Amino acid sequence: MELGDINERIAEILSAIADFLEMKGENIYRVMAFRKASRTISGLPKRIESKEDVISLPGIGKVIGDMVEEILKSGTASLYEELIREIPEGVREFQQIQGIGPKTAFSIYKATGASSLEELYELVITDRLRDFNELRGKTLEKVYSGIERALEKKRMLRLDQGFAVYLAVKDTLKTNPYVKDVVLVGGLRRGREINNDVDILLLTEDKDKVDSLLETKIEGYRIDIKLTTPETFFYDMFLYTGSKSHTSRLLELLENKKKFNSEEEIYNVLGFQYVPPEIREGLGEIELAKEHRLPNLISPTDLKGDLHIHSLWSDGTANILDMAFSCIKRGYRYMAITDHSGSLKVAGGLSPEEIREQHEELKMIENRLDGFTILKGIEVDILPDGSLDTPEDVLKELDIVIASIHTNFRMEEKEMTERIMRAISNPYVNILAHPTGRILLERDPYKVDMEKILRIAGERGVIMEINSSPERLDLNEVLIREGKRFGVRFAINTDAHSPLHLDNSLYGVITARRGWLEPKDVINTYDLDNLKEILGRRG
DNA sequence: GCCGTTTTCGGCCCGACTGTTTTCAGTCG
Repeated sequence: MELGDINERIAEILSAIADFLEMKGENIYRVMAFRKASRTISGLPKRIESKEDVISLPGIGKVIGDMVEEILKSGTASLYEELIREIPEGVREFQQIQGIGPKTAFSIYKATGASSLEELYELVITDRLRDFNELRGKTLEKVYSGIERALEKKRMLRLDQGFAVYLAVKDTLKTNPYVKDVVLVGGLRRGREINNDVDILLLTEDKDKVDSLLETKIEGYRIDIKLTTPETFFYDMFLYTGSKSHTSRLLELLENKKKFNSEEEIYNVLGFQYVPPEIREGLGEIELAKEHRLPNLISPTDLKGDLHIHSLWSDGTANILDMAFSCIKRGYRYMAITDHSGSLKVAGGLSPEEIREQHEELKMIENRLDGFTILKGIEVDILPDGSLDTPEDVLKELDIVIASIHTNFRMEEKEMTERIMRAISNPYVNILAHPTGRILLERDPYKVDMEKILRIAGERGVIMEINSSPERLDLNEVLIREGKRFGVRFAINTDAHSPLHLDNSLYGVITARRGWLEPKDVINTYDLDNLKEILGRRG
C-alpha cells in the first residue's frame, strides 16, 4: 500500500536523487537543484498532469521537466533506478542519526553492507560494528549513541503522518462490504503531536467476517484496529478516545450503560457539557464540563489570515501573488509576507535594500487583490546577543515584525533567556516565532526559561506564535496554557514556504485547542482593523 | 541542474563548528 499522490511520488524521487548524488560527492549545486525542485513540487496545491505543469516553475528546467514526464508515464525515473542499484534506499536513513551526513552514511554502507537502519542496529547491538576498520572514533560513537533515537523516529508518527496513515487505512478497510464505518480514536484523535500507533475503530455487524482486517499494515507503522457493533459504537468511540484519567471517572458514573446515539449523549445523560476530543486529558476539563463552563475552543474557520509566510524572495517556493491567491481561496482576509532577514544567508535572507524592493512589488500586487490585504513583514533573525540583524529604521516601515532564532542554538539557559528577552523587548517586535526552536523527533527545544519569557510577553503584549508546521508545533499545548495564564495572546501561523503549507493551520488550531484557547486569544481571528491596532501598539 | 533585459558560461551557498582533519572534509542550521 502506498501513501500519497503523484506529486508526492515525484517529489520523493527527486529528493532521493539529490541524496544519492550528494553521497557520491556530485556537484553540490546539482544536488541543490534536485532538492529545490522536490520542495517546489511537494508544495504545489494542484495535481501534476503533464510536464507543462512544472516546466515554468522556478528552479525546474528541461532536465527535471523531462524527468517529471518520465515519472508520470512510467512511475519512476531511470536516473533514480540507476542510483538505487548502486546505493540501497535505506542508506538514506543513516542520515537520521545525529552527526551522520551523506558522506558518512555512504561510507558506512560501503564498509558494512548494511542497507537499512534495522540492519545497522543489528550490527550495533551485537557489537560487530567495531569490527570494520573504516569506522572509528567519534563517528562510531555517534552511531552507537544515536541509532536508537533514529529508529524510534522511524516508528513514531507526527500528527500529519498519523492522519495520512489513518486515511490510507480507512480507504483500504472501506472496500470490505462488512465494514460499515471506520473512525479515528486514541491519542491521534485527541491531536497529540506524536503517537506511537494509529487507533482505529471499525464498525461492523458481523465481527467474524472482518477478522483478517485486524492485521492491516502500512509502511511499518503500528495500527491498532478495534471492532465495535452498532449497539456500542458511540460508547467505544468515547472509551477509546479519551485518556484514561478522563474516561475512568465518567465510566464509573455510566454504570455499564453502553447504548447511545452519539458521543454528546454520553456527556449529556450525566449532566455534563460535551467535551471535545482535544481536551479529554483529565486536566480539569471534567470539573468544568460538570459546571458547563468549558472554554469555547477556537476552530479552523475562526482564522482570518496567516501572519508568517515566505516567498521566492527568500526560501519560499512560490511567488507572493500565488501565496496570496491560495490565502484568498481559503477565505482569508489578509496575510503577512515575512521573508527571512539578511544574516540568514542559507535561506536567502533579505538586505534592507531588498526589503524595500519587495515593498515595491507588494504595492503593485495589492492593486490586483480586491479586499485582500498583504501586510509588509519580516522574519528578523535574533543574533546571539539578542539584537536584531535588521536596522530599526527598516523595521519601522513594516506592518509586522516577527523575530526568531535560527543560529547558535546551543547556549546556556541563562544566556539564551537573556537573548530572547532582549529581542522581545525591542519595541518593533510584534511576534516571537517558533519560541522554543524544537523540531519534533529531531531537535530538542533550546535551553530557555520559558516561564520568564511568557510572563514578560504577557505583560508587554508580545504575541507568541503557535507555529503550525507539524514538524514544530511550537509552542506546544503545555506552554500555551501557561502563557494564557500570564495573559499572553497568540498567533496561529503556518510559516508556509509553499501554497500547500497553508493547510498546516489545522495542526496549529488543534494544538491551540489542546491549549484551551478561544478565538479571542488568537490575534489572527480578528478582523484587519483590530489586528492592525494590536500590531501598531508596540511600534 | 538552473539561470540570464550587461551573460548561453560561470556563478549559484554561507558561516560556525567539529573531528583524528595538521590545512581540510563533513555536518548542521
